[in-house]
Amino acid sequence: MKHISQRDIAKKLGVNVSTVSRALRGLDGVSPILRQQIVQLAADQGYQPNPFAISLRYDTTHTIGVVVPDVSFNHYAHIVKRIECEARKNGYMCIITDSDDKFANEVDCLSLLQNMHVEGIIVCPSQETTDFSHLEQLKRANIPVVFFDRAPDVGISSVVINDAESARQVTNSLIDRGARNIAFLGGPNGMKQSADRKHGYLVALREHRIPIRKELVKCGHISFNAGLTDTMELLSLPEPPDAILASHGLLAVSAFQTILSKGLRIPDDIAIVGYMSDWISEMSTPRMSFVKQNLREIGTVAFKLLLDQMQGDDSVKNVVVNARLELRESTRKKP
Amino acid sequence: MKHISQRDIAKKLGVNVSTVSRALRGLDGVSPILRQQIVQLAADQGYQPNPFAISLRYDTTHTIGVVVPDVSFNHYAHIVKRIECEARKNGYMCIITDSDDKFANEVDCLSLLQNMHVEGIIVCPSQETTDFSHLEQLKRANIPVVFFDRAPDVGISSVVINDAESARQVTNSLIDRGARNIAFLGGPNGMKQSADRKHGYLVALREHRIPIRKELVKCGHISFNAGLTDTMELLSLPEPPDAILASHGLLAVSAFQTILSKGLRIPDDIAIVGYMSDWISEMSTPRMSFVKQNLREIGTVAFKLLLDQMQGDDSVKNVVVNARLELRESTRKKP
DNA sequence: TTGAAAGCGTTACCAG
DNA sequence: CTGGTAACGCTTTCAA
Repeated sequence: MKHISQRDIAKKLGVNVSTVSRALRGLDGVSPILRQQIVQLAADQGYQPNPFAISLRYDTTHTIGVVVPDVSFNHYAHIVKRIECEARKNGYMCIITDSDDKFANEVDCLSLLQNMHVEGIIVCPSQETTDFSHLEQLKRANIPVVFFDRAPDVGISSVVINDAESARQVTNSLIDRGARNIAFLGGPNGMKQSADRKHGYLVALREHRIPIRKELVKCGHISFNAGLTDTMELLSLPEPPDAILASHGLLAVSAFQTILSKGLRIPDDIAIVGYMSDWISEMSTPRMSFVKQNLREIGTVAFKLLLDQMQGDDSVKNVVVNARLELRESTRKKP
Repeated sequence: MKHISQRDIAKKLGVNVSTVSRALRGLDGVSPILRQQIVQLAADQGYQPNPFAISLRYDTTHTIGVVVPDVSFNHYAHIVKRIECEARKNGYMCIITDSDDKFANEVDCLSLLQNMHVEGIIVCPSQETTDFSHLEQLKRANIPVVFFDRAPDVGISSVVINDAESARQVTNSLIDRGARNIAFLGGPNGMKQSADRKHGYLVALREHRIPIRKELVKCGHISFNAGLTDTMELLSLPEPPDAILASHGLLAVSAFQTILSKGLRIPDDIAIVGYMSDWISEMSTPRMSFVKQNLREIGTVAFKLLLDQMQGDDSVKNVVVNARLELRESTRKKP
């Protein structure tokens, strides 16, 4: 079962391919009667232009690539969905790849996308990524690149939330509610997103002249297990924290479950707030306070920034989408 | 900034393209010294074969398509991730499209994939889809197709869970625990998955000679709001249900929240169990009993079935992955 | 208004 | 061992 080509149509009608090509694209230079015949036959035979021939001809693919740490993670799933939707609206196909939050996979994904001759790439670097030369190299090869969610300072357009400021607000809110021993669960120190959130947390503490207890700051690998053991350690301290700020959804969920499994009460024994999806918060009892991120907007902006670049705009734009704290029961004021 | 081609390399070395082609593919018929030079130069210049030229040449794309009702829904996100991973392992790219659970979008997605000349399509039909002619037409055009999660009876390979049997087991378990007025929240009656689950539910009731109360069976659109209003109606009945079986994750979550928002206690006032993700169950208090589905296996099998077809196996295989009930606190036995 | 031919990058086949 | 050429499907340019 072969696909039908312009040549097939041309042969059947005893005309030249170039005539068929013109007719099907509505160009001048073909008689109304002949055009009608060609269009008709094409429709009858279910003719579909071969995108590979067109790509080859124009060296253009109308395809973009996306690299994401984990598509099955709610946060990214929503952003990816939005990107795909925007892309399709604008006539672009979307190839989604998943790095599993690992540097090596990320490199693979990117080279795969480059091989595919995608016209642009939207990427959220893995938590392991500290060397960005593979991404800068793409830029040098004139392939538009946009970062989202996590963005290093390397002169590439990006869309992120107000990491530092939101963490500061969250910490302030905990302090307002009476917490004085606030723990911070973060990702790798080399990751700007995590560093920024930690920075906001530290700033808030300083503003309130609350001494920083280093043993309450846990930064490392982002994973369910890491969150679990870190929380365990926090709870086992001689003077355990009275609040936890989890700077990532996975850490928030694992900390939450660990606290409850130890028989502690939230928020009476310990408060918790995290960067996480609203509907996960909605399912938890007590409902977790969380930093609400506009995932739709992040996806939309990411594609928009890429489109700008693909259309020749060389300026570097770093967009910040403001996230805001949503208070629920997990940080209710102490009695 | 152009991509570098075999011709470029050939020119620089003063040899013919065909020689370059042979050298780069490790074929016979090129002297070791020349081959070395060619390979070296290609590496230096960052040569990447142009996939479109190859696709054009062989009429093969090494690409498969996936159509999913909602990538941002946890259940599908996990399956899609698995499919993408398996595909990549086997040298296939993956184009993921999202129908938003709407028939019209599904049709669009499929024609887009067909235009892309994908070599096979893995699809979970939307809940609105009752006419499958667009899918049967793909099969007739010799494009391999596999259904997953939801599969109508139309002679196309598929992988689903044991819908009827699992629903029967769940219902039995509720009955064992003392429930006698069990409500069923389902999807559209035209959807086989939902119909099968309802069937299992009804069978269990009949087996225990429990009269069927039609007002406890709510089948309609699958959405958060539908689940909410249906649950509201159930709770407002003169004789409200003492248990709810939610046949879809969205319905389970909305029913759960509705129950709690009405101030009712789970499971003391009403028990609930649903087809849903384990980790959502883990977050809820009380934790919801749920039907555990092996999403990894569903994804793996789906790709395997497609691969079989792409390799020429014409047989129709309908695989059933067994799901099993996991008991948690939301269905604890009544005191 | 229509046709012929070249070209996009690659591979296959046949000659030298 | 190497080169030339045709072919994949489509568009573009030039000629008739």
